Amino acid sequence: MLSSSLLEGLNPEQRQACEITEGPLLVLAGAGSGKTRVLVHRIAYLIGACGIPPESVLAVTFTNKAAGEMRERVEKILGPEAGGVFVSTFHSACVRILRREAGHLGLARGFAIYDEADSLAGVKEALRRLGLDPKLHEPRRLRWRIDQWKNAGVLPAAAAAAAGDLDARRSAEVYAAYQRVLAEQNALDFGDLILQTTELFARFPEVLAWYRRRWQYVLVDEYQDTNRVQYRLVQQLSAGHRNLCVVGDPNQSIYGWRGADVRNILEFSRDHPDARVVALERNYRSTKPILGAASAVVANNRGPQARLWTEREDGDLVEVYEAVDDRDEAQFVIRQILVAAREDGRAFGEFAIFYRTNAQSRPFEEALLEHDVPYTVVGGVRFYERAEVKDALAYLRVLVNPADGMGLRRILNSPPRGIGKATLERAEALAAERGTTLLAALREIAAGAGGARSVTKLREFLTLLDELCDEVRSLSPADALSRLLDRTGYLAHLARQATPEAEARVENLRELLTGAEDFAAANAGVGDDERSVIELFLDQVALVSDLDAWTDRSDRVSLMTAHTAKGLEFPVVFLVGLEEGLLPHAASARDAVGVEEERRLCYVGMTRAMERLTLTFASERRRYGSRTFAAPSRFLSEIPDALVRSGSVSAPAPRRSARDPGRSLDYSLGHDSADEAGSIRVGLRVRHPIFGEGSVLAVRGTGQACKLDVRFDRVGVKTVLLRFANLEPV
DNA sequence: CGGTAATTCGTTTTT
DNA sequence: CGAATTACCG
Repeated sequence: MLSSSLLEGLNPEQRQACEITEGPLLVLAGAGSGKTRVLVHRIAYLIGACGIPPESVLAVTFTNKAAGEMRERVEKILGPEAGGVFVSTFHSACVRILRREAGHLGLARGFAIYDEADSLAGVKEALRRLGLDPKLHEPRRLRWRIDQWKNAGVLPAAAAAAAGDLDARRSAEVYAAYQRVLAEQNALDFGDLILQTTELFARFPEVLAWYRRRWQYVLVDEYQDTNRVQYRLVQQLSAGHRNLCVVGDPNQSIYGWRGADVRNILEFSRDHPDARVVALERNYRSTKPILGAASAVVANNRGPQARLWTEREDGDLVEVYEAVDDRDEAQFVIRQILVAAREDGRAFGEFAIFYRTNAQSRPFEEALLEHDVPYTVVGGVRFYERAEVKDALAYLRVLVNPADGMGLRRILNSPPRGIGKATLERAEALAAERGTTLLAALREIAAGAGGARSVTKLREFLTLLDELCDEVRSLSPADALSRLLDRTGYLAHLARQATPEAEARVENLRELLTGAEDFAAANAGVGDDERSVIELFLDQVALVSDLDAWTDRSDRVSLMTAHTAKGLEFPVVFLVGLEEGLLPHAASARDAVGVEEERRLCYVGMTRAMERLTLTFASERRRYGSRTFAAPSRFLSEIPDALVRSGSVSAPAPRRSARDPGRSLDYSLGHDSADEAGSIRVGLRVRHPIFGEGSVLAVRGTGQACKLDVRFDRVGVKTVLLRFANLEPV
């Protein structure tokens, strides 16, 4: 294939980022500058033009969605030849490596991957063993601390060595005990996936050498979000050949709280003195006002700023809406959506609502439901974290890895089968005493004499487990799940309840089965002889996020946090809740570093917008039951006035109707008093002499041209000219 | 032991 | 305010 055709359509900088194939390369890719495009074309160029075998290329991303997209787009250019490229997330890549090399680390191949809940339970178990009171030593805090250590690449011994005060020493002890718990249960938590891989490479150079030889070209996406262990991993893999290309944008570093270290990207050139640097500064996504507003906000952070430019001259000003409260905020946004859908013929899929915290989605969901607008919430309570889904998967987990204590705990008595707390505690004590797994302890109790009810029940459970193990092993994930839900009586138990909640759970399990079927279909033949399809399925569910399942749907409004929105784009964006304490969030706004990250988050949210950006804030908000009041976010005042239109807050007073001044609308209704004659708020109830009563959906234009969209109770939505309509307030 | 009632609890963002 | 743990009774 001709190299020129592979790089066709790229601008000079993008092209450069593809053509510098050898040695370290830093690509500073501003928002909307075609970063993915560069990564895709670079891979295609390496293979198609330079003759690099696809198997020699490793591309690492943070989300499965990004990995999938990249793989797909490379294949589109190169065809099936591209199949050999290894495109993966950090976590999936490490799982692949660890499964293969498990023996080196003393792990069994079927090790479990513990999620946050399992990990928290592990911390509690560690506390129990150390005789520490969980009331005094908050498990959540400790878990977080351990996670930070792992993100920083610190093992228990190092944590203990560096511990200054008593609290740190104790935390390090818990860390060590927690690691022992994981080891006994043949499990790794999320942080371990990366950390243990770097340990593997550090301790077994010959293993590292193999991977280095295999991956001669390494690409890393979203490099500004890498933490120290990920940095170390990337260094290990690329240290030999040094063909390392990292792509990122310091302005979009928003995961510092999770251990990401923006220095990784800022100091790339220091780490690699011979590194080449390419800056992509042309934005292809947003109009000038949007890009200008976003850039102005982020310019308040210290440090040098990349300057982005766009040729999209035209475009609406950024709109700012002051809502009375969170309900009003939601109503405003939904009405704006309805108007734009109708007036501009936009599909619902063109709209996105971004917020700081997941809890903010509720009023929007209510308003969307009220107006029959289809929507999807991305994130929040994740599907695979629902109790019933976790239960079902826990059965599979235990069948695959009998040492999985957390999984076993989950299923031991769900559905309820007469094995309660007492039996569990007895088994746990026995397991600790003998140094065996929980399952082995349970077996020992069951083998013992005595016909106590609980022991009989336990025997029944263990028999069931053994039978299931035989029956299910060779089945597909979906068949296996279906069989065990039936055989364990799990479904029957739910059906017996006959409540709406139970019904919803059954529905979720059905969805899980569908997901399992899809997985098997998509991975037909992939199940190698080493690992069953069930095991591969379990890996996948442990590593997918909600975003990965989100597909571009043209018919639904998308709701998500600004964090989740990174990497996406929408024609019309609403960034809501721009209040002090929320964005910037109070928990992050203590120090300058925290505020700067919040500011970048705001920047990320704003730069997702292609054509229209609306920012909203509410002066009053219901939060955990009670009212809270907040000032507008400082970020709002950082946007130049010239780029803002706040017209939707209030409509400037039109001429009073000379004919009937008294009966026409009193413009002082509404909440603001400072400017002009007052306002007509969206949501206001009005009466029209002919159409009757209705509520204002939207206010467009000003002065003589001010038009209202009103949904009349009797005749539906009409657009009226305020000047002529003779509206009365109701 | 199981289920329900009462109370406590915390509330940022998540691969 | 809602989830999630705990208390208590059948």
